[in-house]
Amino acid sequence: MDPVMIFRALGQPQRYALFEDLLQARGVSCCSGIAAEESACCVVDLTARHGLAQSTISHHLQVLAEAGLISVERRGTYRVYQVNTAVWEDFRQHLAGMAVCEGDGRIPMGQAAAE
Amino acid sequence: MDPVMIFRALGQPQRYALFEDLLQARGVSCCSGIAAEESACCVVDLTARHGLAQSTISHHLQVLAEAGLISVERRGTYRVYQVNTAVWEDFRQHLAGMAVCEGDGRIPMGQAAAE
DNA sequence: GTATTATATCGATAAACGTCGATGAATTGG
DNA sequence: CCAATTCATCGACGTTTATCGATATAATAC
Repeated sequence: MDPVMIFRALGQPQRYALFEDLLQARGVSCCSGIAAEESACCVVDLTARHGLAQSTISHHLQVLAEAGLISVERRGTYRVYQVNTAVWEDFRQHLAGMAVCEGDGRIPMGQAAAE
Repeated sequence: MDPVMIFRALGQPQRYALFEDLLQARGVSCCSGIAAEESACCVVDLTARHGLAQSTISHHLQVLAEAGLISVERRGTYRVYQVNTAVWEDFRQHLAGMAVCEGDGRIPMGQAAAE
């Protein structure tokens, strides 16, 4: 899990939109191999919804996949893309640990000016 | 607070390092105008610690500032950079709301295969 | 005032990126 | 085996980016 790669992958409007789409993609796929309960898409879905060439969609998906954010799976002629929830969770956990160190002008917790 | 701009700003190794540095910069500044309890840096600090030209540091700081992640303040000849904790908090809060929609193959909470 | 220091801004350059159309590979259906 | 479909990959193009050195601006110190 490389945080910088994840930041980079989502730091591009179209890729961010693709990722958001995959998060909310329950029951919207045209692909017969994807169940209605799944939040997943094939490339045809994403190409139809985002105004980009199919090759561009594929490229962005690859960047998201290289960052570990999504996974791919073959089903017949389709390829099913899904958010990799484990990595996404790890990433958010990592961010939770990124905070301003104590002592930045405020009183550290639990020792209010006692000294 | 534009999430994509924040992702983009942190999706570059040197900028990510600068931001991390600013988070952990308590008591490390060479700048006399920065108190030891502050987590803040002037450009001289950052230029000394990261192997980049001063102009490059300034440029990266501007990108971080445009994303809202850091704020600048003049103190004498120095310029004091600090993490904007409100924006950073907002951003992490925003991410907390980005989750896979329910129904992605798992049983929704609290109705385990009943029905 | 001049000199010094800190930092922003400018101009240039090489590398990376986003996008497309065209082509190729893999699967399914006749 | 042939046709159709899905999708990745390739090659090209223009744009953006990361970086630097040089210069400009602004505050302080003398």
